Amino acid sequence: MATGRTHRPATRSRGIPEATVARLPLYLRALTALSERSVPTVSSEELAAAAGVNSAKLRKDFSYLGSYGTRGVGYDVEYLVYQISRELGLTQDWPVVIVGIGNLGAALANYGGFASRGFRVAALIDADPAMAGTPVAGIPVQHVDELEKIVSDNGVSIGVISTPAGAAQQVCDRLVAAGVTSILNFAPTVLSVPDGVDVRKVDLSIELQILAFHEQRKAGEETVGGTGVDQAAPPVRAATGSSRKGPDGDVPAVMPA
Amino acid sequence: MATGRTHRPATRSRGIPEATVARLPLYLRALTALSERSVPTVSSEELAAAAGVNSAKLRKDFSYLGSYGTRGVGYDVEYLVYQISRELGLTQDWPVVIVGIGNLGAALANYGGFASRGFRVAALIDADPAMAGTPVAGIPVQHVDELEKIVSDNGVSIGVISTPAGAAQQVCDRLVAAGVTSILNFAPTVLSVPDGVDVRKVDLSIELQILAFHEQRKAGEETVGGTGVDQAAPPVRAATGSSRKGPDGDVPAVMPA
DNA sequence: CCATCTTTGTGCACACGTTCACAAAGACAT
DNA sequence: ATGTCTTTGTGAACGTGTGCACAAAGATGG
Repeated sequence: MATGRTHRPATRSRGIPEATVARLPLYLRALTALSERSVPTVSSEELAAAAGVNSAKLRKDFSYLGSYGTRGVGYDVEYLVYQISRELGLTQDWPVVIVGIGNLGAALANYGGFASRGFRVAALIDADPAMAGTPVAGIPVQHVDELEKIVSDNGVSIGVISTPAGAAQQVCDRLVAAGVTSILNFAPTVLSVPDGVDVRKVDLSIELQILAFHEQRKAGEETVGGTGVDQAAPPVRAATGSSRKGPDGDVPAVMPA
Repeated sequence: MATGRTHRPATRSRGIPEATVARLPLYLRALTALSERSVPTVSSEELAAAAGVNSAKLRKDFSYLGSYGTRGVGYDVEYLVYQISRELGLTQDWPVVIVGIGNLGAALANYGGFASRGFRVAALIDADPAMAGTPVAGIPVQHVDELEKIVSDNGVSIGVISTPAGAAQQVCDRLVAAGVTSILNFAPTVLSVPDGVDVRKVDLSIELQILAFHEQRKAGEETVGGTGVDQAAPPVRAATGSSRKGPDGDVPAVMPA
């Protein structure tokens, strides 16, 4: 069943590996900084250091774009900025809508990184009628009833979802139906979308949990078998379904929210 | 030179593959939802669908944790919730500090996903003296001068950076010096940290650029060589640096905020 | 106790990503 | 020109992640 999520058999389009694409913005940022300081050229070594990657990887990444370097010298900064921008599609304008103007949505609307680089906040959308008209980051919030019209009128193809988890799938469906084909999802839910629609998710809670895993691992390695890493009694295996919740008290339901 | 970033030669600790670790929170979320609906068991197929992954992958992932399933039946929901929570280190309490209480920091402080799952916001820290004392999400903001004391007094090992890019490395250094060994970075900068410190980054602008890339690709494929995919004149190769700023307008500096 | 049916756990092959290490390209000085 | 020196671009080896496909485990019914 195609949840459409990560399995992108695509990428193979005679093209640039996904891992490389994910690093291009990083290079671009470093290059832009160099450009502002009027640095004319960089070596792969320098640029790699600035972008926090290995220089061999960087050179290989660039090799997918073509041969834009000069041996013995390095890369022309301005030229590379242009080439990467073009490759990423940043030389055109991308109208974006943000759906769900709570704390996070408002923060995103105010975030400068949006306005720059070809992304333009075309509209802010929220389900709360009370918010309609209220300007956030200088843009009036519109009611979700207008979603379809906004998307089609503005030719929006990228949508940002910052609603509560419960509303995300529904909003997603409407965005897709209206013509959006790329979604950036901040809601802690798995979105299912038809083929051809890209979803990327940003999930604070997942990132923290991954950090906690490594943190625990570090702690466990220092004091081997030492501290309170092994704790409270694990619940008995399977109580054969039945009345759920084992004999020895409750499994302290990890997740409240 | 060790930027410490992604190159974690670690993970090899006789342990769980990184890719699997990254999916565990996903499974956990799906399982928690099932648990709340009092579903006693799930098959790998069902759970995989709920988590948006392939069922073979899920089974392999679980096999790294041990054999927690029952053939012919599936997995005991409560038991798995417990095992994954434990593996991720969520059975203990993780005090977290958030540094940089702007729009985003405030949104994070208010985000429910924080409070749940063993993560506790121990303090909010900002450099603006005017904010000191102001409660955000019910927690008074403290001045950055107190950072070291806060970290050590509370035994904080996880820090969240939501400052402007310019301040991020400095804040990072102070956090690390004070004893933080895991950092979640929302600022659009590459952080360099010593070995043994984990950094994960969440970068809105990068995600958007990746989406734009695929979006452009899609548009280019429909109307092969058709539309305005190939546009304006590329800047001449090397202008030998000189007066910066290409012919076609400005390259609008990625990071304003 | 045996047969059947479901679902796990995993060996294997393949795809993708990373890194090394080096030949070839070119700049630059003499 | 010729030689030296720097730095790219990439072939090849390796490591990690994915997915198929199937044997083995166990539940369930007769």
